Amino acid sequence: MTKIDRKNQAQRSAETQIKLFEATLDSLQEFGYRGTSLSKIMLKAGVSKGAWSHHFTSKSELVVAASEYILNKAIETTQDWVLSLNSSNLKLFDIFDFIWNNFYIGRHRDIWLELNIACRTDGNLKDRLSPIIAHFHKSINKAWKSYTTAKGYNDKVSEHIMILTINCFRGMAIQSITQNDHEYFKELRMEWFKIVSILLS
Amino acid sequence: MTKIDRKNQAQRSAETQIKLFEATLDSLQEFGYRGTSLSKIMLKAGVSKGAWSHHFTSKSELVVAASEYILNKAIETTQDWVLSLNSSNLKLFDIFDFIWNNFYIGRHRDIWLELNIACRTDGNLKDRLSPIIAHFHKSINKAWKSYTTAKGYNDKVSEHIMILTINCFRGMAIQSITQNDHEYFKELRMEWFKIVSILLS
DNA sequence: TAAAAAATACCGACCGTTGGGTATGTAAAT
DNA sequence: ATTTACATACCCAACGGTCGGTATTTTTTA
Repeated sequence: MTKIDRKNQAQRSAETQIKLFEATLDSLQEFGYRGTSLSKIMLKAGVSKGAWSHHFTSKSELVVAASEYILNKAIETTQDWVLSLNSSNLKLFDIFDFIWNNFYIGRHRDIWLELNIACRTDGNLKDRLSPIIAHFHKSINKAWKSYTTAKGYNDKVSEHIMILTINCFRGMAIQSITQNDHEYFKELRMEWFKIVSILLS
Repeated sequence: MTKIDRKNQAQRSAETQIKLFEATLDSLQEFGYRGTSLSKIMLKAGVSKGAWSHHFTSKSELVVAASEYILNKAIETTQDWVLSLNSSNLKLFDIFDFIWNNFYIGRHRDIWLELNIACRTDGNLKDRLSPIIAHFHKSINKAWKSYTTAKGYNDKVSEHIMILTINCFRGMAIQSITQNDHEYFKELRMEWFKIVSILLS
């Protein structure tokens, strides 16, 4: 009856590693960077400690790998979006919404904040993640540029606007922790949108 | 020779509590929120565990008290500054610099970030600190208003600008963790300053 | 091609350390 | 004499990490 699903070693490895990555990321979201322990990850992943030690040399190796995993997925998401969009009828607010909805709320926001703040007190993490975080920002910047060049906006001005926009979003992401008011932040983004419209016109 | 400095109980209590507060804040800066342990605090403070348990019922009580301590000092700093300034010849950039230099770099930035992010995964901390954090923001807002009203700017527009400014600063504070480029952020603040000047004129 | 050997994937008990918190006793002020 | 302030030794749970052993897949070989 029950089909024995034989898997080769590569599949087995990949599957348990993905399980460990997702469990680690869930734990980062639920308990924070320092609150994340191996036992909690093992429990979430439904995987034994032996499996972990077989694939990773230490806890921090797993956390770094899981972080790279989610950041690279974010970069892909952005790149796919850039490729799929039809620049001609794209609205400025759509870009803002894409960035906000994908990276500055929910799971991605939570994990992104945890990792960034953890970098301050964890030199190893910082060394490993800084390049990927930079890469992530570049991919967003690229998405923005594909818009502004299509519209023929001033390059330097629009780049500053992009950077300031991201910083505003980051700031709102932090504030939304202690002040979780969805509508308020939507209004704030609208106000920012109005200002940018004026500046670009 | 050596004068025995007799102290009353109130003085003794106050002194060790301040010692514990400062050590806790130093530890928050050095090791982060979750990386802060009682043993590290005791070591930094040069105080025994018995002294801690005499004054505080738990670790989190000490951390909350120390957080209230630094946030209240920040509120005072702002209020003192508002009282001392001569609105008539105050420059817009001075306000930005005051806010940035006092709260979004160095020790205050580090501790402020740690506490805000910790609030997400620590319900008790969040409940205790949210009102004080809100109070802190109000005190900054008040400083801003005392400027804009003196200059006769539009109330609603200038309030939005203030909020966006703070959010930008917050975002820059996070980014400066993984990208510690002092000059870059100064330029960015200058760009923002230019934009605000246009908007307020 | 089937059995044997080797390599890979995984399990769970164990170890030393550090965590927050407590309990008992001493020093100092009132 | 009594309350307040502080010190130290101790407790147990959780931590990251290790280790000897088992299950599964892959390679070798007869």
